[in-house]
Amino acid sequence: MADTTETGLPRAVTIAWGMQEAPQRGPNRGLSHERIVAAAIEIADTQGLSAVTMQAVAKSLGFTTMSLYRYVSSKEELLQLMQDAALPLQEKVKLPQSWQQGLRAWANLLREAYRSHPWVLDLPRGQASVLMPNSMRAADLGLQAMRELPLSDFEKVGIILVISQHVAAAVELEQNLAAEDEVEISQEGMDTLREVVTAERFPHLVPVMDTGGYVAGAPAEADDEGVDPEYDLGLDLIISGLEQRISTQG
Amino acid sequence: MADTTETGLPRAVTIAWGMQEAPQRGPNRGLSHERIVAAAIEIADTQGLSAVTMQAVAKSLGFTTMSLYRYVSSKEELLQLMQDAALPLQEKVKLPQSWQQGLRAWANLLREAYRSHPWVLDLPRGQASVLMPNSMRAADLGLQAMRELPLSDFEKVGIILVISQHVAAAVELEQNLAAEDEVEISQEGMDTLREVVTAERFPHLVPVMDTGGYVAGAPAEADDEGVDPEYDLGLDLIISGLEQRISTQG
DNA sequence: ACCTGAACACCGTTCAAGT
DNA sequence: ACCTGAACACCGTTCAAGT
Repeated sequence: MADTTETGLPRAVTIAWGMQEAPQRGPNRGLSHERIVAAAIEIADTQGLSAVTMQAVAKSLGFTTMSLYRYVSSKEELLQLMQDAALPLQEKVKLPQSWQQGLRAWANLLREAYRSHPWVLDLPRGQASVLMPNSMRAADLGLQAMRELPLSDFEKVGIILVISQHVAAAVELEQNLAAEDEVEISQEGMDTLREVVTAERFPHLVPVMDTGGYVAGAPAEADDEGVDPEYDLGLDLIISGLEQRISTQG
Repeated sequence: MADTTETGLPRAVTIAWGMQEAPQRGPNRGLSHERIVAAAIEIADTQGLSAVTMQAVAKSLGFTTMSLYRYVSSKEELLQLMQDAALPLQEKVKLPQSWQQGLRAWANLLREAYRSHPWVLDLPRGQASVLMPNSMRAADLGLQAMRELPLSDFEKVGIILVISQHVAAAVELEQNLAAEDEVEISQEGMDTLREVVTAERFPHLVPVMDTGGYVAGAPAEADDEGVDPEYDLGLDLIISGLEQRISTQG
């Protein structure tokens, strides 16, 4: 499925690392991988992922659709490039001293990136993405936060995965709730539902629903960083689970 | 975006709860919500989500494309119905006594469901899905596992979210790695990468890569249930974090 | 060499018409 | 009432042709 180059790497990977220089001889009207990806991201940010069509990207650059295929061999490849470009991590970031605060700071960086480009969450996080520059920078940074921890490499990589997946899931949830403008369940709707969600069939859920703990879901004051309680809860659990694991084996 | 009925609920929700009986008068060639959803799931299971087109679903049932629109007002609605139907939980399941084992058993149920219908992971887990019958059964079951725990409703719902998101992410990863037949990075590919992933720019990642801890990723012996170490690691962390939280406040 | 124009095989969805 | 046939406005991608 994913196109591979003669090096055995997915083509998107080689492009992202700049190994796929577009030959610069002959007429060059100024198209490039960078410009194409940037235009596509701009569209995704403002109009959503579904608005990213080859025609829309080309048009926004003032070229014909087909010109894109000089640089990108399929739409899938373009999406992979967008995915990596949406996580622009600086090199050599300094994290807080303690590993706990370090991991939290790292998670917050990821969270910011996901929040500014929520559509990345709709893309499958496949194997290729893990080999791309910004993903690798993120991994490096996560390992930096854990550098003093007495854990195996395998465990550290696992923790990076667990945390980044949690962050992704939390932002996805946050985003879906924020889009409730359209769906907003009315009181009448909830009443209708209660007729069929009986205490007999849902003994544990019904009490929670009746106190508004299930769907009401805190209107999210979206003021600043730390407001999403679900995000904090999960991160707290993971980190204190980690403290536990270290103290019982280190 | 999502169609709502006069009750204020998304149409997919009312259909899933059986509140949207298709009127049975006049000629009825035997189409129904259930048959349409089942046919669509069959296609997704065998040929992937992208093979689920309105035309393909209709054809597999022996009807024209347009006949589906009598039952489903858009493809999005059909996808929402598929999402819920892919998680067929029995009512009144008995979970192990201890809450730890209960939560593990609950997570394993979810995992099984995701594994048999991996394409659900490609669908956005929106707000509507949380109101559908099987999602609510899953929530009820998760709450059952935690019934004796001294936690607020809010915390319990948060934990259900954290765990189910972790399970989803773990299965997604597992699935992506399993699809590595196509992408399989060659040694030559890794060598090429190493030229650009320098120890100078990736000081913490490079040692891990060189010991094969980053991308090699255990060929997954896929024999039985408990083989995915990343799944276990995350679940362990969450549960022991939970033990911690309870012991310091209960 | 880079880009264009025309064309192909698909999508989801609407609408008027049949029974 | 349920279903069909024709049509519309889109997709991604191909290929041969222009400069």
